[in-house]
Amino acid sequence: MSVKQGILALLSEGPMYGFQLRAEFEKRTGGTWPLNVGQVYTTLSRLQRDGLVLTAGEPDAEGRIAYQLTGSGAGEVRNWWLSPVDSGDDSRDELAIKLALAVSLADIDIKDIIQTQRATTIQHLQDLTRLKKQAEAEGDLAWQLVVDKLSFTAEAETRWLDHVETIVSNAAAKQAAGSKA
Amino acid sequence: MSVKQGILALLSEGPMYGFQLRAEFEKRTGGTWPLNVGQVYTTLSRLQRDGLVLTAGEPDAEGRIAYQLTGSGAGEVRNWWLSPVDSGDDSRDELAIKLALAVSLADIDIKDIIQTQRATTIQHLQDLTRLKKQAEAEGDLAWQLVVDKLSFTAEAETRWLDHVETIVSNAAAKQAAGSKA
DNA sequence: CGACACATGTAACACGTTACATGATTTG
DNA sequence: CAAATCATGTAACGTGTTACATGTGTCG
Repeated sequence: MSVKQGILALLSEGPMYGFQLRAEFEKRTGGTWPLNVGQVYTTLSRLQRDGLVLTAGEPDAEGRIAYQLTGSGAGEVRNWWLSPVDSGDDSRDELAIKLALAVSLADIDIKDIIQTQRATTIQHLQDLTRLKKQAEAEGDLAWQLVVDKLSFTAEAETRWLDHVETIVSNAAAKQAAGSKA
Repeated sequence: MSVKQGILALLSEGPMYGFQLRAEFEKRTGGTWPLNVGQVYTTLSRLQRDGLVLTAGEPDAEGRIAYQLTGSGAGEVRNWWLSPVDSGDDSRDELAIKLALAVSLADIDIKDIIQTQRATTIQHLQDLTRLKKQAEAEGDLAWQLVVDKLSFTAEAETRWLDHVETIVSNAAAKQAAGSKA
């Protein structure tokens, strides 16, 4: 969804061609998520099929083909800006599912999983901290925002992992007490 | 990815048939993400195609068809438990992209977007708090973990939104001062 | 010349997801 | 009997993603 919407949003500034769209998308989102050029073209052709964009005239002297929004395309963009992103009903959270399943399976060592996961997440967090400094030094606002979002999320993830560890320990203790009684 | 892995994980406890897999998946992940039965079958057939599962004998008297893990299937499961989920290089974060693009576009009112988004996220957070109580009351550990994860994430999101608001204001102020000087 | 960046595009695949078709069994 | 639940499955679509083919222009 984000690539599609991103391309539409960029085109709302004026016609652009494929390579340009990739460059702008990457630059304006801090380059955190590299975008395969091929995907720009697949996405553009799907958008054209759906009547959201169309080619803006003939290819120029260098063979570039500019695309522009149609009326419905512009509507889509307007709508995207107006409506909130519902991160919640988004896709399934793999880590949550993994640990939820883990607690339901007998032969799985949850503490191990949590430990491994925490190490990865903390490593990730440190990498992000480094990137954040770089983004600030370069004054790249977009990049900074993206990195901060990822940091906040990673932080929340580590806190959740600690939380899960506590809860699971308590549950185990309670169960032990129960079986004793 | 999570549905696929989830089904494999469930099958590591023993053979199961489609309906059962759906029921177990939903129960053990707190029922937060309803799973269309059709998807279980599509996923199973893809897993069978890839040699990760196979049918365990003939359909029983009620017409149920049990599936079980193959060797590679079991390997996949083992691997899933051993390797951490890399939430970071996961999919693109739509909200981050949206706001990163928003700051780069002239005719977009970022404060408006943030306000709308915050309202939605906070609403979401309140719904989760209600669910959390319910999960605790019912003693459903899995559900509780999932809800907590979503809460932590939503909380981080609101904090990030505040953060973005501050940063953007500062950047705007700095720019104004710059143009004055 | 040869390497590299620019530029467009297609084919193919993965995963998620839903709508639909089909039939058996249970239950009000 | 009619409706609901259990149960299996297929067809089709949406988005993301990559690998590949192809050609132009530039620069050391």
